[in-house]
Amino acid sequence: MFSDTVEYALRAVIHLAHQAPAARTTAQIAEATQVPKDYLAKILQGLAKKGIVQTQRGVGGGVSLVKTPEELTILDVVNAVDPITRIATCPLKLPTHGTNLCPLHKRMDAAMATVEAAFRDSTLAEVLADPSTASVPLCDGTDPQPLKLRRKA
Amino acid sequence: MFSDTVEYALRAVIHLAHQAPAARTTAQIAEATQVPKDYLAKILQGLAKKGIVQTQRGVGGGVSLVKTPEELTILDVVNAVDPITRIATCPLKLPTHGTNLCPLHKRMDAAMATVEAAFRDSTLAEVLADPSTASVPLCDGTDPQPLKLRRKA
DNA sequence: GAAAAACAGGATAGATTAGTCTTGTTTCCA
DNA sequence: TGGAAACAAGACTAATCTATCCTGTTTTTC
Repeated sequence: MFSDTVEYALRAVIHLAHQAPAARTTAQIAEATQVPKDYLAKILQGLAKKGIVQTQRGVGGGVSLVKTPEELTILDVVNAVDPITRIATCPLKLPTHGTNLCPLHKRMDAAMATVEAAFRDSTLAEVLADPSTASVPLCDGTDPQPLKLRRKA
Repeated sequence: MFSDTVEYALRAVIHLAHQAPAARTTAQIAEATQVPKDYLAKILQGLAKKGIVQTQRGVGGGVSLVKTPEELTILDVVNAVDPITRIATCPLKLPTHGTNLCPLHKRMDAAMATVEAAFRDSTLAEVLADPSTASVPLCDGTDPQPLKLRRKA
């Protein structure tokens, strides 16, 4: 239901939040989060354009969060890479409906609203502080592994 | 967040539920739901393979629901065309996590769970009986209009 | 049994997503 | 100032999704 890009972006920012306010290189993030390095670079560029992260070139540079983990929500990240677009008007543009949603689209929109709300209520800090099970969201890892490998293999 | 295919499939079965237990031709459904006819045909084939609808060739034939609108949920339809796959194990396969989800994936899975639950609780009959706003989910229409037209146009 | 209605299925094409690779540019530091 | 570290950006490929078209097959009806 969520794109690979969303999954990757969330892993990256969670990792950055865990290190905040220090910067990490794209290669470091890629290894820790097991995301293909070159693809992650593109995603991080997108996050930079949206003001979620900032980058610093050169030796000792890297990527870091613009805001603190307390100020940044999962929804901010999701909307930066693959926005949750609510159903505002009838997709069939039926004149008799106007801006009212039919019962079907009302339910679909309501479902998206619950996701939106859940994501808006989760700050990165809160995710990191979650006391359940493994306390650290993403820990060690071996090498980057594309999600696609799951499918036809 | 939901694919075009899911949207189209839901429109089609809602339309069929509204006509139930009568059959409608693919062309009739396509026009009523404003879904591209040939693409809808493929989606309906998929729904037939999953046992959601049944088809009848020849004059007077068409597509109809296998179950009654009371027995069929939105989730049944969604899962037939584009399944909501819950996160069962850590996508990073971290050995230290085992089958436990990290806080991030727990939240993502929880979001999907709410959608799953909402869709499981909505039968087609219930959607049709919704007293709010326009009572009929999908009514008249002009001609099929691909969702894609919204984007670059 | 022929014609028409209707679905079945394959081929194809365009758009988007996912992923890789190469080159360029900025920045730090010795 | 030169080299290495690191991001920036574009080209390119593969897979998937969306969509269209064409031919075949089944079924009903006259």
